[in-house]
Amino acid sequence: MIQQTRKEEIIKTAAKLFKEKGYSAVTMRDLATAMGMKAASLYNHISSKQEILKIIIISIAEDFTQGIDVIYNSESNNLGKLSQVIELHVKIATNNTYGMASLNNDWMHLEGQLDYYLSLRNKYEATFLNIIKEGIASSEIKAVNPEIIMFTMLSTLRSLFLWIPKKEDLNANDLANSLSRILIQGINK
Amino acid sequence: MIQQTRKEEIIKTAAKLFKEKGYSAVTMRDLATAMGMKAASLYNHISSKQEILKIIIISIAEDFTQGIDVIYNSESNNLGKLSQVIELHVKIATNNTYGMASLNNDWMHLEGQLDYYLSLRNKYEATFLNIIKEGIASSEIKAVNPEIIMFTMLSTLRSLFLWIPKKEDLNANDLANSLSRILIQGINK
DNA sequence: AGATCAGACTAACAAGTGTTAGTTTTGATT
DNA sequence: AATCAAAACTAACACTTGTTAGTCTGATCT
Repeated sequence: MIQQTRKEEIIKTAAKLFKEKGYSAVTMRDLATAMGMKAASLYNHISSKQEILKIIIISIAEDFTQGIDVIYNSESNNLGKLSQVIELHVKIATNNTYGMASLNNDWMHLEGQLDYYLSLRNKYEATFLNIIKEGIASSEIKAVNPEIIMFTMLSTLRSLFLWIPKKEDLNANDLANSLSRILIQGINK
Repeated sequence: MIQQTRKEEIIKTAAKLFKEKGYSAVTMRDLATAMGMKAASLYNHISSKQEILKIIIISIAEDFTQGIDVIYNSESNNLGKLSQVIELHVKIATNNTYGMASLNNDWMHLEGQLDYYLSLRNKYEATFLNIIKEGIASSEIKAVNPEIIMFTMLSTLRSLFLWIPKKEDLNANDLANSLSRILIQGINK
């Protein structure tokens, strides 16, 4: 199993197509054409369309859940942790623009792993919310409804995959810094 | 043509299903079942699946484009205009949670009206960007990259439809106010 | 009562769906 | 040159898709 680059190519191509049209609208024949082969040949590498979606989504979801745990248990103060969460999102979205689209838009089409995915997402959001609540408790963060704060940040971070491709001149660090400024400091002078 | 409530029912039901699974994954038989009828009967009221999507998306997109034009031409200062844009989104998303999902996720499946939709969206974003740029020029707004500011706000506002249904205790005014505080003033103390 | 007609129905279509079975090609290793 | 596995192919399957044609039902209007 050294050279599984063909399978990875298929998954990468699939993710690209899924981003453009969504999982349901992409057929195995579409994917095959994009790969320069016939649909039946795909099955020498993958076991089903569903498996492709699973691989794309679950690996990213695990990255997020694991990433925020490390941040939560780090030594920073809570505003620092939020900045790290922003960096985490920017990093994953930059490295995996296509996969992020599936994670956001096609998770409901997971069949066998839907419950697992949802448990990862719930865990992630619970930890995120804890950071915000602890930041309010320690007077680092304004006492606004913490769920609305999380919603604002998470909506922005989850949409990154839509905007990053349009702004290739912007490097990941600059983007993360600008986002931290805006999301944490606000925009008014 | 007084009583076209049946057609409206179909569109409303379709929007609900589109939100759950996306346009492509919803079949006319799914929609018919949800309406308590057979698929063929739908065609007594609508001409195609595509027409349903068009009606859902275009009407909302026009509301937004028209709404932001009124705001842009109003007398407020630019931070005030941004607050009004937030209110506009909260209002439309509250009244049309299902349709907003299609607008966000299924616009690329528009066939005849894709170009028109994109022109509306471009116009909307250009006006939004103008408000921010003018706010920076008049020193109301921090001199951060205006596109990143717009991206942050727009990502949050476009995701409202995902969160509003979960928080029915929150009324539209409170939500708009909290969002204005967070998006404009930031979250740090 | 008879006519009208919106709106439901059944039946069927052509095209497209994911997937399997079996076969041939390819290209590296013996 | 022979071998062999990886990976392509053709052909076909059972099922689902959006949609059309034609028919029946039941309420409303004259």
